[in-house]
Amino acid sequence: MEAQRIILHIDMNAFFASVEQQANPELRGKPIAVTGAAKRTVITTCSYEARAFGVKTGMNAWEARQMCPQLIFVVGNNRKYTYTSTQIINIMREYTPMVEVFSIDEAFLDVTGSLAIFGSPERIAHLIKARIRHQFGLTCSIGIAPNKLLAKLASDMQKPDGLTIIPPEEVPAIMERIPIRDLCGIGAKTGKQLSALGIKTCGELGRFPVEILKRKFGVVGVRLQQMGRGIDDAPVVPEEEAEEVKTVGHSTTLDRDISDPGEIRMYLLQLSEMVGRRARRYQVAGKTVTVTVRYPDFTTFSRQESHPAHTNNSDEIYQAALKILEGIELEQPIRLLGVRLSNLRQQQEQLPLFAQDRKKALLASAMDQVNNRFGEFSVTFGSLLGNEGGSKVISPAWKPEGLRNVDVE
DNA sequence: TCTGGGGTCCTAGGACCC
DNA sequence: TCTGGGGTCCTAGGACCC
Repeated sequence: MEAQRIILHIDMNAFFASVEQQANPELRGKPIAVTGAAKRTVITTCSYEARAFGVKTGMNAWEARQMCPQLIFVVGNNRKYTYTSTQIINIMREYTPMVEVFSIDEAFLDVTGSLAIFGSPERIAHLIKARIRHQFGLTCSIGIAPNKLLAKLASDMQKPDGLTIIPPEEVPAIMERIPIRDLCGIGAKTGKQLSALGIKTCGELGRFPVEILKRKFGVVGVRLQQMGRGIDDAPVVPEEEAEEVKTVGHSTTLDRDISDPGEIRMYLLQLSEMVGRRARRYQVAGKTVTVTVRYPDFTTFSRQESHPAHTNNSDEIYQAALKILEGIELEQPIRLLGVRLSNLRQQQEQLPLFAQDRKKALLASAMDQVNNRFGEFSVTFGSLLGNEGGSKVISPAWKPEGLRNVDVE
């Protein structure tokens, strides 16, 4: 029998928008939307005041303005968000070393071992909430449950500024009424397939014959049934135990669709340079280069090529990407272009001593973690062109609500 | 003044080797 | 002397997450 764990999921409320409202009092209490700087951008986060008008993450500016004419648009500033995120994670680490940073505004904490010091999990949650509120003026929603799946479910139940507990003994009763789509891991497609089987709630999913689920979903079928029952054995993985990054890539939706080969090559060069720079910073090198293309009609595809030798040299990445691109017979102008490096390995063997130091540094601060994962998106795209370019904004929550594309079946 | 960008994991078919 | 079969790598695409 496995020991009972106590997991917290902490989800910052409207994170980017709230940070902006804190930084600028004039924005407080008003409907605001954080977007990227590029021409073709979408809303990455909006304030609760904006949500009241129906404004949602993923909408383009035009759509959002239709719903809320007085909406205030703010171009996102990633440095600000990663800085705040880093400090918030450091607060969490004062209550347990078992902190898994799930995204820039979400984290899982395993507080099982912290209860002897801090008391109940509710107390830990209240302490963290109070710290975040006092230091940053920000609110968060916290879920407390026996595993990550349920903790995440719980944190979603009350927003903003919520605290929801799912005690182990209440799991079956709660799962009975939860819609399957509320679970992290069941998206639009899987949800649709499950409802076609007559499954709407987690309770129904948990009772469904596993053989049928296996036949339809493969290995995932077994996992789905467990999810329906609220079972999840996945551990909270702190940074120092996390696996190395597996791919490094950049892509960009261009300000306008382009066909000119010279112009396409120029963007490909920029993207290759950005990928190479980041791979070198991570001290990884890859064997496989992937080029992604999106046409104006949103048809998206990729072509990849592997090489015998690993590289993180920008020019070699570019040459590989160019060769792939030249093998593609373009049928339309290009809307989006992407370059990705995969099949990575650590490029430079680090001395054990140095590795130890690095480990210590990682434990001491969350800075590396947040920066490594989210901190470099402020790279100015277009630097090689000499224009100011639009910096990319990381999305804390990209959940397209209304599917605009009609499924052709 | 239509629809971003960063990832992970899984599948399925084919090449190739033993 | 009649199509074995496992393992690994590669490619392309898709689902899902933030």
